[in-house]
Amino acid sequence: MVESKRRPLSRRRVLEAAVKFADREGLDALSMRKLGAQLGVEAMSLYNHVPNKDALLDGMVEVLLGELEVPSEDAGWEERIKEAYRGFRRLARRHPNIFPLLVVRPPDTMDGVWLVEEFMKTMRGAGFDPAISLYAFRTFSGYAMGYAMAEIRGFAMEPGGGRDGAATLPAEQFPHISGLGDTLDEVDRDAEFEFGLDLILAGLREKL
Amino acid sequence: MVESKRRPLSRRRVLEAAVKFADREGLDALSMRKLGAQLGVEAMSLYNHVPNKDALLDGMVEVLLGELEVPSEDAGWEERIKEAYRGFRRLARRHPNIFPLLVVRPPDTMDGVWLVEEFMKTMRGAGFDPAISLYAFRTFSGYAMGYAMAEIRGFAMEPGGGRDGAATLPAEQFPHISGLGDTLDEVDRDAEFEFGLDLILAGLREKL
DNA sequence: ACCTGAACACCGTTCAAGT
DNA sequence: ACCTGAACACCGTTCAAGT
Repeated sequence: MVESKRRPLSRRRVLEAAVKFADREGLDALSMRKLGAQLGVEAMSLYNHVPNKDALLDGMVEVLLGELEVPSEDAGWEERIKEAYRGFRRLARRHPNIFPLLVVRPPDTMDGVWLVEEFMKTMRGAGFDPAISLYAFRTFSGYAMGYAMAEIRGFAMEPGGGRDGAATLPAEQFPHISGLGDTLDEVDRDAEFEFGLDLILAGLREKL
Repeated sequence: MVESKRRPLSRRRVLEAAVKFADREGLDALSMRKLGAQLGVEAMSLYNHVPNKDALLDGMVEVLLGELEVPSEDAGWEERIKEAYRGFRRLARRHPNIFPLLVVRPPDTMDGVWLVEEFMKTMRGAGFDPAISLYAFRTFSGYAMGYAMAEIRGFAMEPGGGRDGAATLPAEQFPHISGLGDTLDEVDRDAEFEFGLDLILAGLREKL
């Protein structure tokens, strides 16, 4: 369990260890003391590389954002946008324990700006004006972030998000939910996510 | 500061005090000990009404969900849907400190089910089939949740979400962001949120 | 039935001291 | 320059004891 190679500590190594730890044990379990132990060092040593725990969490967000891929240049604007947000969702699925940090504490570095620039370039290239491009960016980002969180944690207001599935709901009281039948258990998450992207894209196309 | 009227404690009173406390002081500041003090009682007394802190947080989510309004029956399906999600966003703005709980720990009670039933009824009434209605529900919910969170905390990947605004970005490196100019500082949040809703609705209309 | 005091096992963080 | 040990002010939670 304890990091064997005693390479010297560094901010980078601390952050990566923290990500690995939280991936494995969850965010609640992550403490300065345990992270120190993980690295074969006392908790207090971490403060040489990171000012405090808040900064550690910010650093972890930074690491996650660094994993995001920029979609390839040679694809239509719709496909580029989709690819970018598919990558965002993949990130959430790769780091389900940590991804919520990204929602709750947006990056305080400029790391994410490249992605905005890429999005804007794509939108402008497709012929949208700046204001619509910005709105569209935030619509897509809101959707992708909300969907990814819901997928990780279970939709708020989702039947079955609670302890019981929709199957146990009294049909007289909730006729339209009961009417869903098996649809609810057989949802293809990939298709569902694409459905949302396509809906927004369809709306956007009308604005061209 | 300390609750003056010494009405007997109850689960409800504990939860409401917790919501009030977190609204005022933030979620991080909320501890069983301080909440007890707030109610003029030792921390340990709270355990008579709530099994542990996790359950307390779940209860707070419950309280928030209880504040959601069901949109009026007499309105077109599009307007009803919009009204429902406007209410969701209002909730976020009313409880910015607590709303993130709703994202991170979806309700484990059935409280939210009514909203799903209402949504499904509206969609079915408009002529959509069950599967599309469900997808649409999750698209809207994802969008509204993501947008509301972003609005509260600042968009991840948002220029200006960091310490500096887009104004300070080198124009050569980020031409398309810089090209936004003042647009970025003059965003009308209401209009922006409506834009997203309308985009999704437009896409949905095509499926009818 | 509800509240309390003392206690336990944890936290994050500071600081003087070591190398 | 980096790491440590001891200490401080907090946590959540348990439990035996009080009323």
